[in-house]
Amino acid sequence: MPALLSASAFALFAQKGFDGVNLDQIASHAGVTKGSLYWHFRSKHELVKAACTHYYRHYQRQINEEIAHLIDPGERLRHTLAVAVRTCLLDEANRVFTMEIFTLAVHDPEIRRGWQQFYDSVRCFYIGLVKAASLAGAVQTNDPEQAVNLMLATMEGIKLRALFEPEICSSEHELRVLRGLERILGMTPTPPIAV
Amino acid sequence: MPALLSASAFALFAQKGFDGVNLDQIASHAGVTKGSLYWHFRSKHELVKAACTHYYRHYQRQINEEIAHLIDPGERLRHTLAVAVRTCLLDEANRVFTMEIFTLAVHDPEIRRGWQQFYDSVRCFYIGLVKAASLAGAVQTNDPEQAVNLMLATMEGIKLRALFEPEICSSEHELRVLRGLERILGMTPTPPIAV
DNA sequence: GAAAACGCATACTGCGCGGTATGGTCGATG
DNA sequence: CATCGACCATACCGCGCAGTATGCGTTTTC
Repeated sequence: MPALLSASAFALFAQKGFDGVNLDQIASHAGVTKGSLYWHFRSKHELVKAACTHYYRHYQRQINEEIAHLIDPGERLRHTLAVAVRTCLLDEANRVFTMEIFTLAVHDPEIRRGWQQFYDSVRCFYIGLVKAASLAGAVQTNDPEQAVNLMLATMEGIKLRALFEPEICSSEHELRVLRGLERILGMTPTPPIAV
Repeated sequence: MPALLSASAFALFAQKGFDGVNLDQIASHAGVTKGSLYWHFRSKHELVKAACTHYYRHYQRQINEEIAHLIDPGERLRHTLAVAVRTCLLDEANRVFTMEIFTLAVHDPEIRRGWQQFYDSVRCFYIGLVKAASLAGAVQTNDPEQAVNLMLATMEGIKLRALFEPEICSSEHELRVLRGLERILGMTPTPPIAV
């Protein structure tokens, strides 16, 4: 039941924002009442943290599954980017939730540390991909870490643009954005692969 | 007095967030009371919009002043970027306020439209700079609009990173970020200029 | 100089919602 | 079968705060 409540919290937070949802709604969404909710969580803040953890786990599992079947380092990197871009442009819940986290993180050190940790693991993951792809000759960068940092920043920015310009959430723009990220990473241009 | 209240609202919002500040505090900051505040603004929402307008105006005036004395198109672009990067990394109030706007814009169409309009004007401004610099030979891009879009996305992402990694707010990182943005725009590398 | 309009302060209301107090049900334990 | 604790529902509290009612001094208008 705690897991179900976390999932409900995430779903509602990612739809209406932290301040747009009250505890009654979350409990109701999980099929229980507020009294039960407070048996598992001490406060709304605890529930927010639980929703964050839910998000982190979900994200990392998804990205691992997506490239589990690929062996070629270049393809692994390329496919990871493609999935990430698609998520940025199409997964509105993701966009909304991360925006909420960011704003909260500004004023809440605990939430901020959680996101820092998550983001570090994502960065390490990408650096590993880039280094492997570099050895395989699919990438030409003299500073993988710097390139990944720049690319990740761009990706976050893309998410913001998607928020304000729904028209860029098309497959045409998807490709263009992907090309941009690949250029930032120093990837050697190759024909697109199916996603 | 409305202008003073807008400025107070902006200052406090940019420090504690929209939900971290109440109307009494804003009125007090402006040296009046809530009764007076409601004489000039019909609701807290109106005040938020006023704070946004305050921000838009301030931003555009500042950027225009910064490059007013420059004539060479390449230098104009380079200096604009330098100032923008410095703002992203050092101006914490700016970061906090824009984050707040973004989160609000997700759920509020009116705020969203306001930001879209502002962002469009910023984009046009940059495209103009890039095209001029391109004619002057300081930039090599076949698609200025696309390049500016990517660069602006990266800049927003940098702001986010600055939020979570205070250590990148150093002059060393500032230069590195600047180089990254210039590369995205396709600028021909030249020795740095004093800011 | 009366009256209207403006600009502000004081005091109050209403309510949404986070949090609590309490009691009921059901399975495990001995 | 008595008891204890995990799990959940109902009902309630209280507080922060957006928004309102009202009144008072000062300026403008004719």
